[in-house]
Amino acid sequence: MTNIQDVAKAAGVSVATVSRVLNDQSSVAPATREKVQKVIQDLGYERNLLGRNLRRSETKMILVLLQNLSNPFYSKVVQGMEDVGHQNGYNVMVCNTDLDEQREKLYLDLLKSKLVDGVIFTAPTLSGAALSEVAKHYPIVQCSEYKEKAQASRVSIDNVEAGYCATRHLIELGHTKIGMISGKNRLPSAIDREKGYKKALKEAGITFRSEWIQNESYGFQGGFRGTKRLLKSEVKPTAIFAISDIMAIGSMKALKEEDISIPREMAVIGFDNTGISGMYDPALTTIAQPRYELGATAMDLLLQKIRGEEKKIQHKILKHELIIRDSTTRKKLLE
Amino acid sequence: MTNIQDVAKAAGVSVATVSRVLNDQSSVAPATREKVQKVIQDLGYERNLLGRNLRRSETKMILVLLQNLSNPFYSKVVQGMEDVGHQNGYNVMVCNTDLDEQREKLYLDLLKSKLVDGVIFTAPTLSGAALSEVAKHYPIVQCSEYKEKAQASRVSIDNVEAGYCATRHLIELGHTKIGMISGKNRLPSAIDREKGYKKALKEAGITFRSEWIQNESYGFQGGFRGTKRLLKSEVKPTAIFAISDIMAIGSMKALKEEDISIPREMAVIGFDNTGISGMYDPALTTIAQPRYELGATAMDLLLQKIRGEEKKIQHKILKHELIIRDSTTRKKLLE
DNA sequence: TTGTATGCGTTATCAC
DNA sequence: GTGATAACGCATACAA
Repeated sequence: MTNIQDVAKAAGVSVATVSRVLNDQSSVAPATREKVQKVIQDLGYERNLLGRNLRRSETKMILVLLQNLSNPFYSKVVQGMEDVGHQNGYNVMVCNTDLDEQREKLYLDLLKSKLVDGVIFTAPTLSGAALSEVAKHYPIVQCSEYKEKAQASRVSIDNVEAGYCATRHLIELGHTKIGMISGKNRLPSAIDREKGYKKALKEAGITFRSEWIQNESYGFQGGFRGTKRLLKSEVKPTAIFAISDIMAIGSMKALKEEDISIPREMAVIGFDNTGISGMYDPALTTIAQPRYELGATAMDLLLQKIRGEEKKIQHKILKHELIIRDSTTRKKLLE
Repeated sequence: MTNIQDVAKAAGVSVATVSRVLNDQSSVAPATREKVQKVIQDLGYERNLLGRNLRRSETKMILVLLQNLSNPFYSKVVQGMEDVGHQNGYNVMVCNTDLDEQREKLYLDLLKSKLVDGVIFTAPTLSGAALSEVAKHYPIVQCSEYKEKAQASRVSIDNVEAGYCATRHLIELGHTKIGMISGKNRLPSAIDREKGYKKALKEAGITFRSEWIQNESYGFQGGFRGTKRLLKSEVKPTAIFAISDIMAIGSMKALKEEDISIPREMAVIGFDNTGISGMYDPALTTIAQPRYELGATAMDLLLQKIRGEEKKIQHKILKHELIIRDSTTRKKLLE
């Protein structure tokens, strides 16, 4: 493997000069620069970033921790992170944690051992205290999911408000018996959306029944199972609020299996406005999050932290939006 | 930041000894080991991997290049890669290329500059020649998608055979006018599946019509648009083969919009057996790929290459499987 | 504008 | 079993 020394020797200059050419510094005579560049070309030299990283003590790499690659919600979020990262000369790498604390810690070691310059958490399994401890020494940001008590910057929507908004939509359509399919892993977003759901019920004078909330695994199967159980409620709902689109679709699948008409006999609302929501039949009413902006903002906060521009903790709240489609109100019938 | 020297000083030993403790070498007296470990604990020392990586000239990191995070096909593939990687002490990082050659080259620089030990391509945009050149000097493997001419190991299914299998299924159901929604980015898998499709037609004595193949963007919208065009064919198909599940679902959405009954008036078959295929209504007939094994095998090949165990190029072909559901043949009616 | 020399933090090769 | 020391490849302060 040819290194900077070889180049220097071949070009008849010092390694310092080669380094200057490599880093595009101005203080190199045009003739020298050209000569060095030719040698680099001829030798097929590729600079070894391990050396540079050690010397500079930075890697220009950002690690994004996802609970799961297959969650379609995150693709656009990551895109936002990547765009902002790349604009600033950072590479973005994505790793799966599967909500496994052990794995999360393993990846966190990449930060502690200086292999990445910063980490964005999208679904922390570490405790708030543990996160705070990490945040004291290293640049981290929480995106979309977060630990309330973690002393670290974060960006998300207002999940209480969003849960309220979804439930309110159902209530305004005349529903008074409303089920909810939430997450059994108790992520903070799920808990907050439940709060919003209960708030809307209370405000409308509806007495909450615990059988109306089914905690399930994220994904199609969770929505499917939760709905089957909801259908066995003592007081059977006429509407279902699922905390993700794919859970909502699992829910609708279960309803179809029972020959329950959507939305006539059961209205369904999801969350995230992922690609499938407009494609299902019936098209799914859902709450949209500004996914790209969530990612872009998170990366922005992180880079500020890395550069040391911003010391204090920031909490950014972005706006959500209700997207009304056929699964709660059949437009064709109204027209 | 405390380093190995600080630890050595505080423990009253040499850096060599600390390093031995860190790397779990046997030739350290139990008492010394304990003493050093206590100091490490007390000082909260974290070993800086930049130094180690430079010294060892390896990073134990593998880069996986995806065309797109949101493609649900890859989540299980990556899981296979991660599992095998982790078992062997390697971290797996995933990056998006968006089929952008510039970005792919940028990420490839991570390999050339020794920041990662190997790369797995899942959708190469580089030419076969360029890939061959890279493969000469660095460990790379192609997974699922590949360039025919690249002199590099690869693992995939037999896409010609899979395309044949899908089409054959439709023919056996009595269809003679069969449309195909393929990819406009001309990935090799798409081209091969088209070959299989044409082979099946020919074998059945059906004359292929060019209007029957619609090249579209990957994704829901592509399937939707392609189907709308297929419906305007001079000789309108009674069955559609889409090269991905999400294209097939976009296709079914378009059919529903036109009030065309599935599968009675139009049968639809997809590809990949992703989660949504069983959840849609009607449930989608599709070709399943052994996704986890594809990933696991690819990582296995790559690690062999990195270790220098296996010099010659390997082409592994894994088995696909036809999953019959309601979108091609309504079981309820048959029973 | 260029060269010399030092150090980034670690591992590994010698000695002892 | 342990210590001294030389790399690994690069960037940079300082000198020229």
